[in-house]
Amino acid sequence: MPELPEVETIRSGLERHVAGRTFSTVDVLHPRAVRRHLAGAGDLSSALAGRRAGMPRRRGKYLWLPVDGDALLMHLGMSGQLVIGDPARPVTPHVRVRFAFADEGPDLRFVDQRTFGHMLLERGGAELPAAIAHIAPDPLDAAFDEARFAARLRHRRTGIKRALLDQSLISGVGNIYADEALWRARLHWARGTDGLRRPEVSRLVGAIREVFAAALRAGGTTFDGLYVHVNGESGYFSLGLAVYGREGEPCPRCGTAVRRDKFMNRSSFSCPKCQPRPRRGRW
DNA sequence: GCTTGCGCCTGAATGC
DNA sequence: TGCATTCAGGCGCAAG
Repeated sequence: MPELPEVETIRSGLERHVAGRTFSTVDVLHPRAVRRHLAGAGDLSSALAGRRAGMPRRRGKYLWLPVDGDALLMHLGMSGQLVIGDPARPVTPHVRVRFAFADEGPDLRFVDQRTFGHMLLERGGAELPAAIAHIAPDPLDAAFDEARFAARLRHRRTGIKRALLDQSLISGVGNIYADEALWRARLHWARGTDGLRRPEVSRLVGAIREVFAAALRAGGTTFDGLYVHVNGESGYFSLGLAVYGREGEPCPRCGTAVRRDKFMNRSSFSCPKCQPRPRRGRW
């Protein structure tokens, strides 16, 4: 699924191919794609027609396109893609929303197999949509404040991985990158947030930044010419993951077999030697 | 206010 | 072979 590095690549693609262009028609092909736009699909379509897209912005895994003072807010969910291409090409089955432009140039399509993604238009939300005001800055954002993050973390009574996945504390980190960052920082996922020392928090934030930077470098997205086409899987594939999905394989640092634990109805991967389990863990 | 668990959804992988 | 079940994931919401 698209994580922060992929979303950032898409944002820059929208900047290049969509910013400054005027919408002509917006077709919502699946109602679930706009389920959070409470006024309905018709309202979203008519509100956008004839209006000009501004410079796309991002917070965590959310993207928004300012439209005058309003915001077209988008989240790609698990399987969402934004594709730009020839408007005459066939509409494939998983296209949920299609945006055509007044210049009759390449159109923008929101493609999403599993429909976890969504979009909505928020009136007056261009600066920071209220719908995502609770989302914290991500560690690549200039607004990210490590001291504040550390202080909030210590006041929590939960495990570190649960906290990393809580977008109101720190944004942009999903299950895969959480495991990779914890491995780099040599922290076990069940470590209690209240027992973390300040240097450990710094190490963790540094590790998250490294993982994001590596994913950006790896080009988790293919992005050529007119096409902004995000393949959710390709990023991880080329990144070379240390622990995620590698149960039983050797830890790249010490060779110990990677362990898999059940966590929040999903999995956590870690190295039993580099990331020792705490005596009193939280999860 | 904070923490935890569920439901949403579909395609791939696995089990019988 | 074919059908049924499980799993993966982020997020909003409701319950504790």
